[in-house]
Amino acid sequence: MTNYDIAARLNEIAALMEFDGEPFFKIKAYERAARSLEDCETPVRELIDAGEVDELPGVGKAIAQKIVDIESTGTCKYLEELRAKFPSTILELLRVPGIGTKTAIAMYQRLGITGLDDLRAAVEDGSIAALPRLGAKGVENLKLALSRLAQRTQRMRLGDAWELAARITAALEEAKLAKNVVAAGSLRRMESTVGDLDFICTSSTPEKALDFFCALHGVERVTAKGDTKATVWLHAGIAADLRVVPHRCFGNLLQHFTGNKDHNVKLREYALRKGLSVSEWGVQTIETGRVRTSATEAGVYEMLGLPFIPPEIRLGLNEIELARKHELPALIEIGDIRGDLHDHTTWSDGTRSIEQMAREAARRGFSYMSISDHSRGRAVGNGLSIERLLEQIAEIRSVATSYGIRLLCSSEVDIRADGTLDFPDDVLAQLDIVVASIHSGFAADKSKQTARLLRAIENPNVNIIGHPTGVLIEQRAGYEFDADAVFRAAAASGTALEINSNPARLDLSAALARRAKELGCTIAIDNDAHAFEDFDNLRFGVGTARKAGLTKADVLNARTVEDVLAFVAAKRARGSNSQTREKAAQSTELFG
DNA sequence: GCCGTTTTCGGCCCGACTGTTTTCAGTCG
Repeated sequence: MTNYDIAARLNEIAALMEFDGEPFFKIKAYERAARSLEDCETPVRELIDAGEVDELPGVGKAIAQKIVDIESTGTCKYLEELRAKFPSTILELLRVPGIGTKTAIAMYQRLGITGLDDLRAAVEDGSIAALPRLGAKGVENLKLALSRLAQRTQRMRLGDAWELAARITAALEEAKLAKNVVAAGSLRRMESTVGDLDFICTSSTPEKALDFFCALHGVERVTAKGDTKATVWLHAGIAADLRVVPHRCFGNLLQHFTGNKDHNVKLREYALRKGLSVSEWGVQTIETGRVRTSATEAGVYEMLGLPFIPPEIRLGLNEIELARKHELPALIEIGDIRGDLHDHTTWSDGTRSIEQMAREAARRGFSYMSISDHSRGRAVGNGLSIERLLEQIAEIRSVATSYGIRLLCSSEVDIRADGTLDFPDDVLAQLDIVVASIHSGFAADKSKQTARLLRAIENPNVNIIGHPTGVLIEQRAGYEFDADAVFRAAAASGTALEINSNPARLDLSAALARRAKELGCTIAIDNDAHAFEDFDNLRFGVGTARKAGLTKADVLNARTVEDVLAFVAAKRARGSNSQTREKAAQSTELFG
């Protein structure tokens, strides 16, 4: 079982415990353990084998034993006991916004509602009105929530959310009713998908700002509206919050609404141990009752004796501990990126010529870029034959520094099903740098896919593995492979792994990139640009890298072009020792 | 059930908004 599967079982235990009336904090312990498992990149099986399960934060002896049982059998005694007490569909009720455990229990006990079907029927025939504390308005909200559940939309990709948020921010600022409008929440933390948009602002006329927000073009329905906060549902299929505060506590609010939840909980627990109580309104010294506010977020952390913690790594992992010890990594910044190592042109499926892409990249401040069009196996992407590739190499060499930028010859070469590459080694060896990617054969099983990637990595001419997992966010799961084995091989061989900045990919994910760094890998943050506007995606790639805790030193294209070429040369030199004969035999076969 | 830069016991983040109440429980983030 995956960590995620096991976490799901722990969450099920927690939910059923609530129905069963177990003590609040006992339930919270199971939820916390589940989150801890979701955050853990090491497969639980390995932790079990090493006897380290109870070293996970929030996991003690009792929960550790249940994790061991669930890992091996898919369930545990306690979970089965709880399941036996309630209808199997009872937890469905909690998926309806507005229904929590208390309401669900009342529905079950008083009306015999055991799941969503029963609930729909009870709303339909009006029998739901017999529920205490449920009036006409409540029934109306239930109906709406149920209909929305049926057409439930997925989470929104970071790139789409970014554009939507930018439009709303601009509208609020243009209306001059609010200042300091910032999109906080998961967007600011650069999560690959966001569940809602959280705007905050300061205003001398909060009521007018909230009215304006609720009447924005694009608002389908106002869900909640008070003196300082409003929630709306947008036609785009996502909820948006606006929170207004006085300028003096803007920093407190921004910190609060940037989250994530685990980070805030841990920060507040940490503060309590220092006798301080943190909320969005300020930091209170408990003994004296004195509340201090801050207009800046850094000021809030300073009050707690901590350096500023960048939003991307506010994950509730170990960042507060690192901050306390002044050991936070100096995260990579957009300005650190010197070049781009994965871009396309009209030679394959790009929309611009080599010259156009080069001038645009130069305009954006890159000092080098590699032209990495598709290889011949990608007929759909107008992949290059060997002849066309050689022709392209000649053209690039002739204009190598003519457009205000150093151009490198490259290819995004297909990794075939057996792990061999779409171009022979002697052709690849003529390139300055090579990206190798999987574009087909996603269904192969885990061991085959792992072997496929390992074979590509072992090739001395492969320098970067492009979009290593093949995931398309909210659309397609990536192929399965043994990430640790692949990362270890990449680190050992001097092969970089890509963070693809396209918001549909963001591949590697932050969690996997974090693991790759732990195992010693070098990362390339690539635009994979097919058009000018794709260069804007770099913010998402860098955001993902920051989320993974990467520094400048971890990133290949934060280095000078000389150092990038040295990275390539080092692998080729290692490979030539072991593979000289094989290569010689190959070229004889092809050209001899 | 878990945990400790005061603690192996006594805590466990904090506040806004809704709907239904005559002062608050429930839900959400």
